[in-house]
Amino acid sequence: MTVINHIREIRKKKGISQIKMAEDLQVTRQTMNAIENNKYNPSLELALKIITYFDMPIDEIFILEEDAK
Amino acid sequence: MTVINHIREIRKKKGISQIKMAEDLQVTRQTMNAIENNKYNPSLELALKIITYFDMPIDEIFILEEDAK
DNA sequence: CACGAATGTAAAGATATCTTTACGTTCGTG
DNA sequence: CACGAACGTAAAGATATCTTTACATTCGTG
Repeated sequence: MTVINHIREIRKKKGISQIKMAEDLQVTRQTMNAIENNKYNPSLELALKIITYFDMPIDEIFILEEDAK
Repeated sequence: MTVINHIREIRKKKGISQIKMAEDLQVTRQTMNAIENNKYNPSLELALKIITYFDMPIDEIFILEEDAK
């Protein structure tokens, strides 16, 4: 099981930079960048901040997928 | 900002033991116990498994709260 | 070209999440 | 009482998340 996310698409659609989003969420730009590029998943706390920030249902942003075999 | 959860209440209402829930979710009993007792928050992946397991919306299980001052 | 803005990335270090092993308590029930 | 089932907890170790600092690339635009 792995989690994929659609943060980059949503962020771009809203015309927000990684920098601004990171500042708004009080994390570093590197953290947002790493999450968008699937270096790792956000913590639950950060994930909740992100869905609040985007004001979207969690399943439109984070998706739990079966691992490819 | 901290995350609180209602896992224990929901689990008990459904009549499931920590042991069974841990097995079903493929984590250790200690992990479920620690999360219920707020030793730490689950990872996003485990949180998504939990909402799927309970088949409930995330905001009825995990709540992002302001820190008490 | 020069520049600023946005993004990618890397490495070291701090802290959080999770496992493994182990021991203790409580409670129901034979 | 003896036993099993459920739960609490602790400590050591592995791995994941996040910060700080730093450098590099890409792209638009004066």
